[in-house]
Amino acid sequence: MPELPEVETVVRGLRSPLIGRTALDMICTQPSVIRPADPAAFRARLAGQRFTAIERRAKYIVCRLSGGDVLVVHLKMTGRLYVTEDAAVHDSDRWAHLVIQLDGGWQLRFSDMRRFGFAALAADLAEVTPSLGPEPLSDDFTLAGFRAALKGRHRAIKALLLDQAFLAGVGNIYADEALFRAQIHPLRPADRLTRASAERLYAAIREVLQAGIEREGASVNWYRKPDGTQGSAQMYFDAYDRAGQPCTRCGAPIVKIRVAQRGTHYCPHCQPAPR
DNA sequence: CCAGCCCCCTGTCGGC
DNA sequence: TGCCGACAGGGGGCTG
Repeated sequence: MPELPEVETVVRGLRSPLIGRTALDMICTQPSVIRPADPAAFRARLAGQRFTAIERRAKYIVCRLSGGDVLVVHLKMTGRLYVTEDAAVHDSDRWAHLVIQLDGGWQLRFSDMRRFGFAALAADLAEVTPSLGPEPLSDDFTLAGFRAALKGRHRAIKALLLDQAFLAGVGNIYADEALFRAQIHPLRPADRLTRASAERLYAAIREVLQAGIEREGASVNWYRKPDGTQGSAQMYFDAYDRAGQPCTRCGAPIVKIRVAQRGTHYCPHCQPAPR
C-alpha cells in the first residue's frame, strides 16, 4: 500500500541513520526478495560500499552507494525498510528477509510479510524499473503535459492514474482521493475529461500527494514510518475505504466498485457517472 | 490501445 | 470453535 507519500516518508526517515554508513555484510533468508537472487553474489558486490544518498523515484527507494551501484527497494504491499541497532533479527521481526550489517553495530533490514517487494543491487535505477511517467510533484509534470497525455486515451481515468508509465507514484488510495477532490467519476474515459475537469484533477493529484507527505503517509494495514510509528493521512480520507459512510461534501453514502481490479471508492452524487 | 484475468503471498475476516 | 473461501493489492505478464 505504500504509495508516493509513504515511500517519500520512508526515504526522508532513512537519510539520517543510513547515509555515511558502510555495508559490511549481508544475510538473506529468502533469495526470492533480492535481485540478483543469488545471496553470495549480492553479498560480495555490496560489501564495502557506503551509502552516499537516498532518493525516491515513483514508489522506488533508491540508495546510492560509494562503489557506483544503487540499492533499489520496492515495498509493494507489506514491505518495510528500516535501520535498527537491535541485533536479534528474527526475535523482533520474523519477516526480515534481508539484513544488511552496517558499521557501528547497526542493521538495515528489508522486511516483507507478503514477499511481493524486493531489493535489487544494480548499476543504475533504469536497470530495475520499467518505463515510468513523470513525477507528479516535480516541475516536469505540467498541466499542458497532463492534458496532452490524456488525449486519445479511452481508458477509465482511474485505471490511467494507476498506470505507472502514465504517472509515477500514484496508487489506489491517492487515485481515489484525487478523483474525489476533483469531483470526477473513476470510470470516466480519460479523453472525455473536460478542460476544467482535467485542470481540477491535475491540481487535486498534487494536493492529495503533498498533503499525504505532510501527514507522513497513510498507515493502512501494514505501512509504518521507518521509526515504527504511524502516519496520519488515513485520518483524512474522503473516499478511500469509506464505503457506506457519508460523503464529507454532501452526505451521500460513499460507494465501492471495482475498477482495473482495484477497490474503488467514490461519491455517486459529487462524482456523477459518465453518460 | 485496452479490458480482463492470472500470479506472486499471507494475514484477516465473514459465513457456516 | 474451527474450517474454508474471499479479499486486500502493486505490478508484471499474457490473452483476446
